[in-house]
Order: sequence, then structure tokens, then C-alpha cells
Amino acid sequence: MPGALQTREALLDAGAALVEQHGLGGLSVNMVVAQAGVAKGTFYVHFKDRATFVDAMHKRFHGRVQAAVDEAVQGLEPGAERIFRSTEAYLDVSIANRGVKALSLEARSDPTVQGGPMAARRERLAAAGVADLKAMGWEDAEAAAQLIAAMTREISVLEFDAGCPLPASRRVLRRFLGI
Amino acid sequence: MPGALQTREALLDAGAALVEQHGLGGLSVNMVVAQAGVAKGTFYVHFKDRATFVDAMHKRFHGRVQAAVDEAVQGLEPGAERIFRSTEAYLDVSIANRGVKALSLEARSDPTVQGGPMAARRERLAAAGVADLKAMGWEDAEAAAQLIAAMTREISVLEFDAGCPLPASRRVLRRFLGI
DNA sequence: TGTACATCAGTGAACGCGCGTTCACTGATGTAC
DNA sequence: TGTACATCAGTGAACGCGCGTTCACTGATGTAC
Repeated sequence: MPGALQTREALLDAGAALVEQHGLGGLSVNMVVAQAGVAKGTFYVHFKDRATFVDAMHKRFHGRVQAAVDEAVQGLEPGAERIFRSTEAYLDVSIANRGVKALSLEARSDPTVQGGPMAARRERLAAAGVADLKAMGWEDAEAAAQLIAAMTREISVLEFDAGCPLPASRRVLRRFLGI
Repeated sequence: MPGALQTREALLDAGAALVEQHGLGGLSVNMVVAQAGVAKGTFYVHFKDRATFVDAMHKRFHGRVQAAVDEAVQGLEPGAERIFRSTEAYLDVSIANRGVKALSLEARSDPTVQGGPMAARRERLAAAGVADLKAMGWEDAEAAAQLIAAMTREISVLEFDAGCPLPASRRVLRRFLGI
């Protein structure tokens, strides 16, 4: 007999597992409750509607990433080493989280969940890199931070598909950063 | 009274316009025929089913990109300049094509259309870059080509959203390539 | 200790809706004689 | 030139289905007296 919070987590876990196979667009409330082993009505005890649920999945995933990144760069000065540590923390968390592909890529162009909060989470993550790039003497630091974020997402998807870290991809990222 | 081929193109145009607003998962046959101004049955005169239609959209988009890239690099030796010209050709075609975001990003994780043919088109495009990177003395040329493709896709999405080329992003890409 | 009531996560049948797909049919155009 | 037939893009009503959401209800747990 799980408590309320455990049921909520079970639904989010079910969603993460399913989104990986069916994509964000193919994720249905029916599937989620079946996977989680609860009744359909239970879903609406915990989430207002489908869009809220997708947002909650994205929020949970990004919360984990953000926490890992914050911890990894704690006390480091802005610069090349700090931005690379950020990307490594992102990758290490992502590889352990199901649904990465859908949540980091597909979430961007799915308008069933309104882009606002999800876009804000992505931006917050990329914004930290701007300070590092400026400290490294980059012009166009904003544009560079966006491209580094894009590469990092790409590697996370490749690593998740591979099931393990891909050192060659990480080396390339390092070399792009000039380290 | 349009001929058969024009109706087919009209359906693909309608799909490209709609996918941009609603994402690939939110694209329905109903919407496409309404936008194109034809009866529902007409859709199935031209396409076996929805998945075939999505594949045809992807094929058309990638065909245009591939043709532009092939023309842009014609006669050039493998190397830094050639790979940068490729990415520029990709970007210049993408900015003029609706639905870029969905077709270049979302198509990747949508399993309603089986990944096979679409993934093959992406790989063919990225594969050309490997020779350039090897000529430039890169180790991990395959991994680097994937990341360059990811950055190029990112820029194409940003440019499409902006509605015009973004020189800062293109400069960053150039600098990453060491040119 | 026993009884009455409040709370709240969980249930599942029922709803209306839009989906993808089918199919018998239409009507314009081209070809044969 | 006129008639008969073939072709084929286009039509739209109809289908069964799974979707997201609602809601009256259950039943376990906690609290008050």
C-alpha cells in the first residue's frame, strides 16, 4: 500500500519508461496508468491533466540535472574547466535517466505542453555557460553556449542509446572547448 | 484543376506548414486535407498511410538539403572549408523550408514512422563530414561529425525561429571548426 | 474502549471526440473503332 | 464526327478505436468525544 507520493513517483517513472519507446506524442494516459498498475482515475488525483504530467516529468528530469551540475561546479571559477565539468555532470545524470531523448529533444517542439516552463528550464541551464565562455575570451558567448548545450544533448542521446559513456564524443567536446 | 502531382505536392506543403505549429505527433490526416483543401479520401490516393506521408515529407526536405550541399561542395577537396560550406548550404536551405524543426529534431524520436529510412538519410548527410575531419587531422572523426551535425541542426532551428540567418551562431560554428 | 465523522488516495464505468483508414462512387479525360 | 469503354484522381460518408477527462463512489486511516 504505497503512500500518495510514491504513487505520484510511480506514475512519473512509468511515463519516463514509456516516453522512451513511444515518444512524447505517443505517450497516453492509458499507457501510463497501465504501466504504473493503477486505475485511470488515479492519474487525475495526482495531475490536473496530461500537459501537467509531461511538465512534471520534464521538471523532475531537469531538477536532477541541475542538482548534479550545481554540485559538480561548486566553488569553481568561471572558465573552460567549469563548463566542461557542467557538461560531464549533465551527461552522467542523463545516462541513468529514462526518457532522456524525448525529454531533452522532443519536448522542444511538442506544443501540447506549452513551451513556457520547459523552455525556461533549458535556458537556465545554458545561461550558466555564458559566464564561462566570456571568461575564456569568447565573443558570441550566448551563441556558443547554445551550441555547446546542443552538443551536450546530442551526446546524452547517443550515450543513452549506447547504454554507456562514449569517451570519443566527450573528447571531441573537450577539444571544441579548446581544453 | 491541378494534376495528380500538384495535389501530392500540395499535401506535402500542407503537412510542412502544419507540422511547424503542431509538431509531428500533433499532425493529423484531417488537418492536412483541410489545409490542402481536398477530401479525406484524396490523401489515400497519394499516400498508403500516415507514416508513408511523414516519410515523404522527410524525404523531400532531405532531398533539397542534399542537393544544395552537393552543389555547394562540388569540386572541393576534403577539408575545413568543404565541411563549413556543407553546413552553410544546409542552413540556407533549411531557413526557407517550413517544418524544419519537426523534421530535423522530432522525426528522430517519433516511432510512428519507423526510424529506418529517415535515420539513413541523416547518416548519409553526416557521413560526408567524416572525410573532411580526417583530412583535417581529427581523431574521433565520426564522433566529431555527429556533433557538428547536431550543432548545424540547432542553428537551423534557431534561424528558422528568428526568420533570418544568425551570423553569430555561424561564426561560432566556424571557430569550433578551427577556421 | 467504542462510536461517529472527516479526510483523501484510489477506483472504473461512462462521456464525447477526433483519429486513421476504407470503399463504393463520381466525373473528367483519353483511346478505339 | 459520334459512340462505347477504360482510366484514374478525387470524393465524402461510414467504420471501429483509443484518446483525455469526469464523477459518483469505495474503503482505509486518523481524529473527536
